[in-house]
Amino acid sequence: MKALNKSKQRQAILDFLCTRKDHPSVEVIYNNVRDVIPDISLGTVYRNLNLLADMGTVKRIRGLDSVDHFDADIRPHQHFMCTECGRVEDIFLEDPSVVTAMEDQVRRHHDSVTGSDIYFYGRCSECLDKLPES
Amino acid sequence: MKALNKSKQRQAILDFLCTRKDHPSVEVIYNNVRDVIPDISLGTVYRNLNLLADMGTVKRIRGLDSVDHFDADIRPHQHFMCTECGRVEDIFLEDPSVVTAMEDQVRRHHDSVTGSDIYFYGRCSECLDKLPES
DNA sequence: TATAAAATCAGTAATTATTACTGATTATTA
DNA sequence: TAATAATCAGTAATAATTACTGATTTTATA
Repeated sequence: MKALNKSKQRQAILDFLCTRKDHPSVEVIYNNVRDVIPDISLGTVYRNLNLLADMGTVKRIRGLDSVDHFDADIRPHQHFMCTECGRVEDIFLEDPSVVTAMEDQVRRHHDSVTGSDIYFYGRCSECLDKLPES
Repeated sequence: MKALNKSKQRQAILDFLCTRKDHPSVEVIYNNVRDVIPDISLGTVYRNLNLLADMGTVKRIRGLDSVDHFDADIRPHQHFMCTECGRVEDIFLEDPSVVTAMEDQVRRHHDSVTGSDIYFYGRCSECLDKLPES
């Protein structure tokens, strides 16, 4: 897989994504990048996000809402998803060795284990405030 | 959330799902259930899978192919996804305590952690045979 | 059992998310 | 600078999913 050429559209998408920690959807990315490049098309946003994800420059996250979300932070980390509002937050485990230990466990039965994704579920603090009970 | 009434369509969907360990998609479920109930509609399959998933009777899995897959096995377990062919296999960790240990780590920063999903990625044995190198 | 109320259905239309296609433009290479 | 390749905007098409409607079935109750 060879490197991509430069394009201001792709750069603008990546620049925007780097400013966000909340794993925006394609729709959100599209709307925001249009502030910079008003005539960018939705197809271009999709195509470039897919290219960037294929290259490993960004990470695709499939949330609870069945639309793709993207993250420019590709350091190994996990995610917390609010089952109430769908918000996705980053989790950096204090002791990440448990993850590699798990992968090693799995590797005993599957020759090839190249990585893992871990999603934690619960209610985010904001939703807990809104609905203390139930 | 109250219990569902009985319906032969819903039962047929659930019966079929219980026979499968490969986390079929809605499309696959639909085609197979039609062997039993030829005039069942795709909308009914969707609606019932969503109802069953909401009740916790089945588990929804979002794979690499962005279509929903379903699993009638709701025991806590993990999944292995082949990055080559998309196949989803069950993983039962020999030492599942690492999962609860991780959840406890997360619970220090998020008051409410109700569960987690773990996906391992790699190539399944079948795809490894096909493409030993690369 | 008969009947009324509620749940569920099939069929289909509509919506939403995503991908594919086309000819024009832009970037890279030599 | 000219040739080649990559990328673009715009749009059409596809695929997945949900919503709606009036008919049917199931459940609860008398």
